[in-house]
Amino acid sequence: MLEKTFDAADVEPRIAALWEKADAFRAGAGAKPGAKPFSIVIPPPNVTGSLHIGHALNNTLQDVLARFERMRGRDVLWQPGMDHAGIATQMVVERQMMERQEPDRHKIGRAKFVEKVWAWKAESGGQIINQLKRLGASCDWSRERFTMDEGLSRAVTKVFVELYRAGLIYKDKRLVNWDPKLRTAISDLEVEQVETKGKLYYFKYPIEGEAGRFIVVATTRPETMLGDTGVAVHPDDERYKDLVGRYAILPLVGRRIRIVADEYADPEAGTGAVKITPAHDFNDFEVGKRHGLPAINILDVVANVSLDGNADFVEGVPSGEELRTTIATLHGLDRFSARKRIVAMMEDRGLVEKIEDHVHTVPHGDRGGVPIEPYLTEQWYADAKTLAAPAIAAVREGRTVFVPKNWEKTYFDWMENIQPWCISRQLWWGHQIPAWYAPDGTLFVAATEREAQAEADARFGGHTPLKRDEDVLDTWFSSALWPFSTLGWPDETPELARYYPTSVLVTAFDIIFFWVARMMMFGLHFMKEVPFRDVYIHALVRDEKGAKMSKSKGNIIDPLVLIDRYGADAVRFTLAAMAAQGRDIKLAESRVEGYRNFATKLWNAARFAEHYDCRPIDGFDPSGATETLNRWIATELTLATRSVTTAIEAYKFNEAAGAIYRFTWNLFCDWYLELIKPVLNGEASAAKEETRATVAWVLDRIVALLHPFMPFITEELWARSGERPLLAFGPWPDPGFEDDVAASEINWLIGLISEVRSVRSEMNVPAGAMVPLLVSGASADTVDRLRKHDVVIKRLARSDGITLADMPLSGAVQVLVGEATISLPLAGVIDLKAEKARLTREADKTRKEIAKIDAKLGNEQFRAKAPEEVVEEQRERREEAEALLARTEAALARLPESD
RNA sequence: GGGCGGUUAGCUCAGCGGGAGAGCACUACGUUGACAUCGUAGGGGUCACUGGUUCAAUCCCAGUACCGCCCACCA
Repeated sequence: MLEKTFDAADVEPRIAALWEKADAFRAGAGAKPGAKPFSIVIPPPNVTGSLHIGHALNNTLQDVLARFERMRGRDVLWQPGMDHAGIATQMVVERQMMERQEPDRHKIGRAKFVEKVWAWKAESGGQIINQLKRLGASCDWSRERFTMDEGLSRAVTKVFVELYRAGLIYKDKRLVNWDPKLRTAISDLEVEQVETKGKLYYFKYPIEGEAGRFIVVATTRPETMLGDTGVAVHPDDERYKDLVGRYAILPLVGRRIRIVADEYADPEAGTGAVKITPAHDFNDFEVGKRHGLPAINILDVVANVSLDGNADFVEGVPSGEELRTTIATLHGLDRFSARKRIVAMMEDRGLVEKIEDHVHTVPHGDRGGVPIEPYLTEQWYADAKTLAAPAIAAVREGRTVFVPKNWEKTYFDWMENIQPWCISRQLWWGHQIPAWYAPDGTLFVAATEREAQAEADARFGGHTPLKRDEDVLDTWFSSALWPFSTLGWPDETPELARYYPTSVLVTAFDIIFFWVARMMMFGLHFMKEVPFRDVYIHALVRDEKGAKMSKSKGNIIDPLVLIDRYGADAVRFTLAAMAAQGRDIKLAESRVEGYRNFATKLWNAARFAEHYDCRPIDGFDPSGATETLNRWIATELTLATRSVTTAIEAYKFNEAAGAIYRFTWNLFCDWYLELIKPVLNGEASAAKEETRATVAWVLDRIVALLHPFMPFITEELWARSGERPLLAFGPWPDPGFEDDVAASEINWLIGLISEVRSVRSEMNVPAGAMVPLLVSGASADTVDRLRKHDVVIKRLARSDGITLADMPLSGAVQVLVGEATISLPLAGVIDLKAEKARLTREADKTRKEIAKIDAKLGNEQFRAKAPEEVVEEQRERREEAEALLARTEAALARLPESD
């Protein structure tokens, strides 16, 4: 016996245990012999992560695909795992240490700290895996991988070494985005532009040898002036022409700085003269290079001003009282305090021309949240430009296809303008770079220390002490290998041969650059083949204002709360139903509630089947059914099956969800189950047996079609209706037969009942009142149908008798169905005025409709140019409308005069 | 500055060259032995605006307004 309502909290864990026990998601489980592989690698969530709504969407869609293909008999591998998330994880552990008032990482040292991170991972990392299981994700959990696993680390090392040897990874000293809070370099992608209200300061720099003359520069970053080594003006700028090649004296410092002509200077911006600080600005760095201006770094790793003992800073500067004061005042100040002090010092000297309010964007580190500094350091880079070429070609040639297609433009735009990828990070948690330095700085890159040592010893002829590079790799470096490293690469495993390239990658657009592009580059380089055939880019789930959800904004919808409240099936169905291509999802909880109700509806349909003892019959084939209702519902199921299947194949998840929803609720429950009640409540008969079998048969297929979206309730219902293999293994329903005759008969029946109900309701006939139906003008076919469905019409239209009449009943309410007119004698019951109004309204509506069609048909151009079937359709519609109008007018005429 | 997307019922969203849709909310009636997490019926939209293409535009094109996102840059 099925319980009165579906209790998700009770069923979900039980079903999950069932799957686990059956090892249902293991790669190849349930696959047909000779099955084609279908593989997906999960976008690995951060080990620090907790399931947010974006994960819920992302994994629901992957699971729909995985379950769909598994049911179809494909050999499915959904490869799960997690990302070590270098910066995020290191921050979490450091914060925890701080809260516990333990000594910080610098005190305990690298080895101890890394050990602590591993301990943290073992203890509290990876909660998200269990959360994904709660969602119902059918990953092959036995194959779970972690980017810092031994195997994956081996892959990372191999990739680094090979790319280094191929010249595609190199060291370079240039400006990087430096996060002073995290004390590490970060890549361009990890920088966020934040609009900030600031000031624009106009500083006067004295011209050398011409007392009282200044060149005025505008800057938003006064503190960097200490590192100025030039002033640039546009070569065509008449105002400054005579100053080019001469020198200004840098205030507070006394350094001679050259005035150069450079296209970079924009005569329209500021004063047209711009100070050049090569060590602290990307553009200035380039200008400096062009003109041979030195780059003087005046900040330390935490972005405090560093002047004392800074040889570059004082080089060539005559040491005097002013310089000593400057150093004493500013050295060691953080950059923001230094800014204020410098402005004050400049003001004291009368060198501030003006200060304006200024809104500009300031680059911030996406993790640390503080402004980043362009900072001159030596880092490791990957030659992204070279690696990108095959990745661009692969998409151009359609070897990898983006869905929706328009994301390919985004991909190309970025790939074609790709910059060197800074891959080193000054962190401790991550893959340490396999590079060692001899005392003289000679570099040895090798897979192991032993190999590096051997190389070094050979080179120097004797034992050479080596020191390993301290840096670790960008987390995305290991993520980029995910589609093949998780399959066992660099070993030539059977899984690698079978499941690479993967079938589809499902992800949100915000990591196309971070991840998709880099997997393409590395996959093509090392596997000589694209990592995935399709890339399905889904929406971002946003808050009600359309903003990205984030912890800091506090606008998060927690999927786990939704799961607790409505069940995983309802949450999944909601996300799938809203996953229309190319549009973001603004989630409303009421939708989840609505789909929870849908689950309840399905549950009750199953209770109906149970109540009437409808059991699946082996080998039942509805094409042999004799009952029109059964042939009709089987026909509708065929259409629904086809819609669901083609929609999933095309990644149109919302269409698939909508098709099965409508069939289940609006056809199967609302009509079919109501229409067959008389049969099921009647005497034992062949028709009754056939109907019972059909109910069970259709319900089984509904449950199957719904399984990719609502795996828990469907698996439960499947198990409850008979001993058989798990639904997770299918079968996926094939479209069955179609019977147009049955379909048109039942559609007529539905139309008739709806019309009668509608009129009754408008006439305020009490729901319990039985009203006879007098049918006139009916064709022979209609008479047959009326006889055939007599019982059900009476039941659903609340009538105590259907009789044929020659003429519509005068003074009765008239319903027009097809060619027939049905009279409802409601003389005493109804409001004649209301009825007259109703018919008049209907006639007006029909007249408008006719007028509209006439306008079209009367148009010669339309008849000449529109496709024939469209013209024909309009003619038919006109005929129908015309007939309807005639009968409506007749009904009106028969109405007795009221008042 | 460049690019992308959006504007459809009170709300959240589908749809789309030829008859405006769903869920929720709302109104009326209803416990007819699957289901009140329900049933039946109903109200509600000049499909942002302006032009154009077309026999025909909510849908295609161009422009405008507003909203949002991405990229680059800002002296």
